[in-house]
Amino acid sequence: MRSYRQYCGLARALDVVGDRWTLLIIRELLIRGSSRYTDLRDGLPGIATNLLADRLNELEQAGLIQRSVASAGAALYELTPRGKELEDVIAALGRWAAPLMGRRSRGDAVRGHWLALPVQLYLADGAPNEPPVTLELRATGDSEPVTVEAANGAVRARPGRATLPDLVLAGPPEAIMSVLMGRVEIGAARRAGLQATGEPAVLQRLQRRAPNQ
Amino acid sequence: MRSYRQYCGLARALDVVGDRWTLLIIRELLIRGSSRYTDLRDGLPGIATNLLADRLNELEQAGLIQRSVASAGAALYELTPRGKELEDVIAALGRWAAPLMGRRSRGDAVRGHWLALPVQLYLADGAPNEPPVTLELRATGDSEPVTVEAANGAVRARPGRATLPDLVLAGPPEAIMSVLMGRVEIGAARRAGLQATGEPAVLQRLQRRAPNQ
DNA sequence: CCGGATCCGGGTTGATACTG
DNA sequence: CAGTATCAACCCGGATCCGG
Repeated sequence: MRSYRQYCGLARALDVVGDRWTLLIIRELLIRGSSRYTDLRDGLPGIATNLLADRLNELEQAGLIQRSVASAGAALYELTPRGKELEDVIAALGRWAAPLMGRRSRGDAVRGHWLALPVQLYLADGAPNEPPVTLELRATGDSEPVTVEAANGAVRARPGRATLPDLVLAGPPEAIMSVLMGRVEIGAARRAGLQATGEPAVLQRLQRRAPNQ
Repeated sequence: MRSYRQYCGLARALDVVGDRWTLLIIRELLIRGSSRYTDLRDGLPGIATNLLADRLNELEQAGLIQRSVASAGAALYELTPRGKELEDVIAALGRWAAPLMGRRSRGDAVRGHWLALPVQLYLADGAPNEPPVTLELRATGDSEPVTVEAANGAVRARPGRATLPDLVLAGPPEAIMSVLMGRVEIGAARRAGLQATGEPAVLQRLQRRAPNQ
């Protein structure tokens, strides 16, 4: 991207991350941790492969990602500490977007692991002294679930299956999203196609007191 | 901009504000409040006039800005409440950009009122019970200063001249920036070309306890 | 002068094909 | 698997023009 050539923090930030696709690449690396080229491409439906390669080079130049070589010779990409600091930016954008997440337009791509983003925004461990609990989220149309673990006051979300989850939420991603954000009760969400198997009380523990939107 | 067509909050947000220049236009409206077309163009050096017109239309469509007509028949643009909510996003980007604000490259445009952004990020009223104080910032190369007022625990920054400021900081914008961010003492900044006239203690009151960067 | 609209050249993006 | 190469379509920047 051409630089804005303005001595202003916002303009400087956008010179680095304002390009199309750039912040979405950071999103992928934040959620998945270190990733291979093909993983990134799968998590960024619609991106052209040459653009992904270009952006990865630019991000490496800018010091936001690091390229390493796995044992099998496959290239691996992961965020540097400086790149991880963009988490606050992405969180702010994600929070601002909450009112835009009502209904899913047909044709919109879905990836289960994207649910890790709202999890970090809207969930917290409300009972730090209780034993850990595990929640699994399964978006319809995606084979890869997200596992949410609450323990010692912290909530972590990661792509992948849980072993012995206390609660599993499966259904359309917008229904899962509504429940996570606290806009809908879990009972009402069943009518929107949500299936909940396990211990529903897990949700009470995880939901923040002040519901968002 | 083409939609990313992803059911993900970040992608939805970028569908609306991810276009080139869009967030910088929001910056202008946040700092200046309601603005005329020409004011916006002056505050966005480098923008093509047709792009500004296009973006203003898109932003109005998206419900982020509102067009009104002033008494003299001049068009006025201002943020809607929804548009103002982007302040958190811009703050996050501005904070992330702090390490990028070291030196000014030659050719970089400067506008004095852009200093209002770091003011909001790095200053606070540390003495709510004292009488109000006023600080004026004058960036070299720009005729329009910024006025900072601290009163009752709140700090406001607005473009324009102050009446009877308690302290005036004038000099290269990067020197003013360094002092605001707490990276440099006001004495050391004099060597970088900063002129301080008035009551330096004003700065102690305004600087946050934990210095940024 | 204000508030744009129009036109054009060049750079960026997107889709697909191809390669080590 | 991990990208390059190619090319058309679109977007951006700069200049010009135009009605109040």
